[in-house]
Amino acid sequence: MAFQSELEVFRKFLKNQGMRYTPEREAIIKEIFSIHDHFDVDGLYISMRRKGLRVSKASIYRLIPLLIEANLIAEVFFDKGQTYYEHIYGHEHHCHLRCKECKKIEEFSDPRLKDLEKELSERFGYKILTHKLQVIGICSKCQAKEDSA
Amino acid sequence: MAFQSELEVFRKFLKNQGMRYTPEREAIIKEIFSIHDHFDVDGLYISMRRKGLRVSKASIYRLIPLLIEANLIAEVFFDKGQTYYEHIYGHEHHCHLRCKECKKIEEFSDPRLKDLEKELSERFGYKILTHKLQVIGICSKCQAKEDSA
DNA sequence: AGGCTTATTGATACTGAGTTACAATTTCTT
DNA sequence: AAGAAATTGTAACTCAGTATCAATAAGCCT
Ligand SMILES: [Zn+2]
Ligand SMILES: [Zn+2]
Ligand SMILES: [Zn+2]
Ligand SMILES: [Zn+2]
Repeated sequence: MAFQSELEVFRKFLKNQGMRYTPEREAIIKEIFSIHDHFDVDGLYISMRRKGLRVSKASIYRLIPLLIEANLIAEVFFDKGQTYYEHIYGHEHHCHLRCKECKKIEEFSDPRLKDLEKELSERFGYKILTHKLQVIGICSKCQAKEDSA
Repeated sequence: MAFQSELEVFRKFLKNQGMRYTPEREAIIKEIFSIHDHFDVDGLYISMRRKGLRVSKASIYRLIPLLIEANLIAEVFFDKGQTYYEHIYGHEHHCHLRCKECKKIEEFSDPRLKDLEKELSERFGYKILTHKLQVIGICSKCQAKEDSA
């Protein structure tokens, strides 16, 4: 099966659900898939406005659950009232190492988590869908700052 | 060193910080440590009211960051606008397997996560503080429901 | 024990993310 | 081209969490 673009995948998803493909949805998806980083609704809205793309925040809020349902994006973490997302379509699954002080993020993946998923599935009888591992620490720069303080 | 109760630990923490030990704080902590499960602010508040313990929600909200700072409790997850916490003082660190449908939670721990922490520490130069692993799946009961649907 | 300083409390007002209601508009099917 | 139904933007709303502030109380010092 040939690789399908995010837009194609989403069009099919919408059709399946009896939902409609609109210019607003297209604009938001294009914007999301042009940002190759973690993003939040407010940042997305602001960057769209700056480009003259006028969609309401309500439409963004309404679209996000659909993109999650369609496995195009996923929630990565929630910090201080902000929910952050990232693309997952076409990306290897990965986890996040975050600096508690400066909020810097490192991404990593580890095959042991797949093994663990398998074991949990057998042990508890769950069908495993995904996992989210956040490791929290202090980066080298922030450690240096702390030591000199 | 002998085992110290949560209250003792917290009294020392407060003293260290030049803060005061009040009946309200004591009541909240006792309530929290009598609940051996994940809890949220609203549930805590309601169960205290039912027992005739009158403290304001503001005091609960103000206390929680202190208990986290003192390593007595930790945030476990955030779901649909609710933040859930659990005791960590005197408990082994563990992670959570959650059913997406019915929200049931299984706890588990795995020594491989400690190894992973160590490797990440070396690879990225971080001082690792903790990790939070959430595995999301569908429990056997909910799988059965889905199949028959 | 009494007095003083300063932290804490509860009430209330506020903030900000996310949701909802609804009339106007647009998509999609036939 | 017409009509049913979904989607849009606006504005009102919800609700967790925070900030303000006057009244109160903890802890320290004598
Ligand atoms: Zn840092
Ligand atoms: Zn990421
Ligand atoms: Zn279930
Ligand atoms: Zn737990």
